[in-house]
Amino acid sequence: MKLSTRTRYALRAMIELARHETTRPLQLKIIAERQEISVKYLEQLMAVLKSAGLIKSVRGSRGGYILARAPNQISLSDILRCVEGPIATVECVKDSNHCSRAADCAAREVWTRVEQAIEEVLQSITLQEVANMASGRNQSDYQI
Amino acid sequence: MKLSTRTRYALRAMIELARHETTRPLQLKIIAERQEISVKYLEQLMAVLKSAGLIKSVRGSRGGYILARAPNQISLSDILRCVEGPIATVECVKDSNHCSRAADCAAREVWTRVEQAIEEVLQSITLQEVANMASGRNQSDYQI
DNA sequence: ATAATAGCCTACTATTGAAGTAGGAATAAA
DNA sequence: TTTATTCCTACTTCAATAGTAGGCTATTAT
Repeated sequence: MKLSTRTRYALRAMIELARHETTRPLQLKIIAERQEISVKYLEQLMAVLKSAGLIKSVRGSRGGYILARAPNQISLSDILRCVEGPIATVECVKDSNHCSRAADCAAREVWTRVEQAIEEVLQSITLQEVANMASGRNQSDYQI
Repeated sequence: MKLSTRTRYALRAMIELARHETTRPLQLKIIAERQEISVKYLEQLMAVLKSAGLIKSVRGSRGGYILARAPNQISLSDILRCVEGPIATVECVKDSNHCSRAADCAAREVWTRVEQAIEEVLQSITLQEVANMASGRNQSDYQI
């Protein structure tokens, strides 16, 4: 029940992008530096976020990344789902014909309920809110 | 974000115990058989459940396990916490002085919220409810 | 043009934790 | 005393996470 660094890093990278409200893309290198994440590792995560349609990239010199949608149009659930995979607490919640035991079915019902509850929370929180949460820093910090 | 078999097995074992409403203990062997869990593996899980005070054991011949409390006094949270460890979505939620970055603190705040939401759901569901959920089986099934 | 800057792609490695196995000691009932 | 059961500890296997590495490709600045 612990989140992987993938997810944590991804969120932190997204927060950086959300706070970088300019028309110019933000370089991976900078994100990695600020968040103390391995550049090469973050590269891979950004690829996932990109293919999920959450961010866009600009190649070449002065390139970088920008959010594909407004921060208030991106939920925690969006981020989690693409990096962490489906929020399946248990296999059989997705695979219907998985269990053959009565007690297990009770379990299945429970996990489904739990999963839905988690999903609801994650969907209710937007990147916008997150970015505004701890506002110890303002955007002008990183005018290049 | 996927639950381990530890947790799933533990819940299933607890369901068995909850349904076995007699004064007599239920043998691990039987639980393992019904739930198709490795006896040796389940042994270890039961040890954890026991040291967490959720179940009691009776040693020796005709021994076995019984719930330490009434099923309606045991929550999913109780079971999860002892088998899966704390429901800490992220390390720094527990360790206060862990992050030194602003964006990270925003993340921390989010994960705390998510964690609390999950915790609420888990606490709201009792073993009693779970045991009654899929009632394809009744207790008399296993009168020895 | 060319150099520099950045993202893109793919493969490899190390570490960790989950999942399961194994064997025997301790305990209690028959 | 035999049998049934929990208890304890150590080992093994497997898969996923986390991270490293190196070269390729696209774009901008000079």
